[in-house]
Amino acid sequence: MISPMPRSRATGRVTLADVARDADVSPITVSRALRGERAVDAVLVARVQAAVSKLGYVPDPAARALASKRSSHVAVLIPMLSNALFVDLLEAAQSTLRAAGYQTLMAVTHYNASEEEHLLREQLQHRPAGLLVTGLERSDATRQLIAQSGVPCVHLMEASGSPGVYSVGFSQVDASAEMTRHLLQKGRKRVAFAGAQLDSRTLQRLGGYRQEMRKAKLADAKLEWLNPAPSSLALGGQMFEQIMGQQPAVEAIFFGNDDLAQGALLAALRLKIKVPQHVAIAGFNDLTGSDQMLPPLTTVRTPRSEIGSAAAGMLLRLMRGESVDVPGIDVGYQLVVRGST
Amino acid sequence: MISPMPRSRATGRVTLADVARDADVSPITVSRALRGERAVDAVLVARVQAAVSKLGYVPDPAARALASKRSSHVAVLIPMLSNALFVDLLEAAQSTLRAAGYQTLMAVTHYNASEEEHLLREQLQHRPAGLLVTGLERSDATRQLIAQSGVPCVHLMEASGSPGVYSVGFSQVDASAEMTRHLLQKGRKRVAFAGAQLDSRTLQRLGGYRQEMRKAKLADAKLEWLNPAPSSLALGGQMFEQIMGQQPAVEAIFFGNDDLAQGALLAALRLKIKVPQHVAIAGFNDLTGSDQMLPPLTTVRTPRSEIGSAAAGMLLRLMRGESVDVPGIDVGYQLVVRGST
DNA sequence: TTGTTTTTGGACAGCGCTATCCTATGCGAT
DNA sequence: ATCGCATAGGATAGCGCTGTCCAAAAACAA
Repeated sequence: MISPMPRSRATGRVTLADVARDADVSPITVSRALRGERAVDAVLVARVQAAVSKLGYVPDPAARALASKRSSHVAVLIPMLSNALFVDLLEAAQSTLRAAGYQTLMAVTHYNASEEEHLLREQLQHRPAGLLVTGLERSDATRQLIAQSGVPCVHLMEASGSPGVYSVGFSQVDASAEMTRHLLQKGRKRVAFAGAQLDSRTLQRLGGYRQEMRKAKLADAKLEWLNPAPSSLALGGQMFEQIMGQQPAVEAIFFGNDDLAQGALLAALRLKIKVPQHVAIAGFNDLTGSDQMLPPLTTVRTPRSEIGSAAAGMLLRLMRGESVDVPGIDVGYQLVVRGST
Repeated sequence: MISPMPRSRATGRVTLADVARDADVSPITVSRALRGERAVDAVLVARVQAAVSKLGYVPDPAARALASKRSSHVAVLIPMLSNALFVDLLEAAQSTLRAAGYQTLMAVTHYNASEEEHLLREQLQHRPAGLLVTGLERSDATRQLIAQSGVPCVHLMEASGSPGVYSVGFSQVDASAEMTRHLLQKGRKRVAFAGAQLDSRTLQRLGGYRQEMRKAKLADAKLEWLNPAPSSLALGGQMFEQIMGQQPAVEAIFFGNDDLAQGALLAALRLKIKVPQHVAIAGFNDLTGSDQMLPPLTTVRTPRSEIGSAAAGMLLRLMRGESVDVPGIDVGYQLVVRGST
């Protein structure tokens, strides 16, 4: 019995050659027709496409990568999965990339510059077609690795000024400044800032806060509370207790991330400290649950999903070699005022 | 000028052949020495390893995949990233796999059987070396795809009984039954169960609850509250209000996931319903923040990270063709009694 | 007509690795 | 010695695709 469909001998997998035979063209023509590389006669393209769907042909990514020295992988470097922020980013980017036929290779840097460099080196050995990294701050070695690799790269979460640097995000400084102004406008004078993790974004938020406090002539180093430990509900509670213990006159606390602020709100309930009457509390990022708190948390909504998909979209253009007119997309942010202030 | 290190002409990449030349053996010997395939003389292995580190050789995964018809990728299918449970699973599995030289390809099924099938089909085209899937329940088509592909597969989060099915998890039914017994032992008679998402694990938890309620002769269909919407803090609050409105005599509510229970605790604060005095509340999974709630949430701690790494470890053995003596690992669970009951 | 440029199909030669077969050597059993 | 039989190195031939060059045809200009 003769097989009704031509198959490559060994594997049973349908190959380019099978399609070529069926469409009565050369393999290279099939390759070109499928990739849209160079011009191929419309009639031949149609024949090829018919053969492809008839045989159920699927290109082999490994063969493709070997021959072209470019894989269909995109490496995504994010600092941490325990922060919902990055999970949202990852999911949005991943779904956009997948729709375009790219596979996402996720790597977690744990906010560690040398781990980032190591992971990047590892990922680059797989010849990724593109790179998505979080933030703009990284070691010189890492920066150089990216540049030398020639792999298109888009930076997430921050709006870049530098030319030649592609980024999608918003101004952490502006957002933080706006929140600080909001607290000041509510008549609070002793406004504290509490940040954890102390990554570059948290420090920028601190910068925005400082800027407004100085403008209002209310700046005071004793109002800045910084803790390098990872951001978490428990830490937020701890920091809140500490601040209220050492600075009982504080009128508002601006937390650098919502999980800290949520922890603070729970601690306030525990300590029977009235929010916002006694002290106003604000967060950043509008994470899940912030609207459910008691009182609901005032925060800055940051469009993570939008950033993820926009960055993936920009990367797709870069990977295709298309030009990107605006290298830095600013997606903005939104002050969300709720009961806690 | 002559390059001090032999390199393959075109790419500048150090290849197997370069290593072979340097170590004065044939390429195939290098390949075997590096993979530990077949026996290679210890002296040659040493020479090869010296050459590898001298030249900084890194195998090309694409070439490897093409020649061997097996990639270094592991596909991980999880239902949703918005549930911290799966993020923990993913991170643990990913770090174990990465350490062994495998890349993780994550795919999100959104609890949708046909999406799962589609994603799996897509992933299998990349010839993954292994497969990690969540739960045991899936469509026949998906099950068949897995079986036919011949790709080793480990199931996460549930302890399997079936032979030939590899899994790492625990008994959802037992854990749920134990929590129900705990609530009954606290003297509560009208114990409600509230579940969302209604995936297979939630339904098993419902099963465990029912079993104990029947044993105690307290079963009552009106005490079961099921909502197919995704689990979230907001939904938990809603369900709590609904239950308290329609069943004011309820003495305890066992929520199928911690985020629901957390939302319920917040709603109770809002409604000034005393927990646990008026109604006891329990959750499942011991997610972040459950210990921070007011009162702290009684829940079942499920060892997600342990499941992720154990499953990855088992998969590694399967991918290497080693035997796995115990196909189903039960990592257990732990009842965590806190203030809410 | 001739010459020049553009367009489009195909032949060919790998990309860097491994599966498969083959050969040489060493060892114990007959 | 002679025959296996196990052990270990190597030659060869691809895996399935694409980059590069070449040639034929078509389009255009002089």
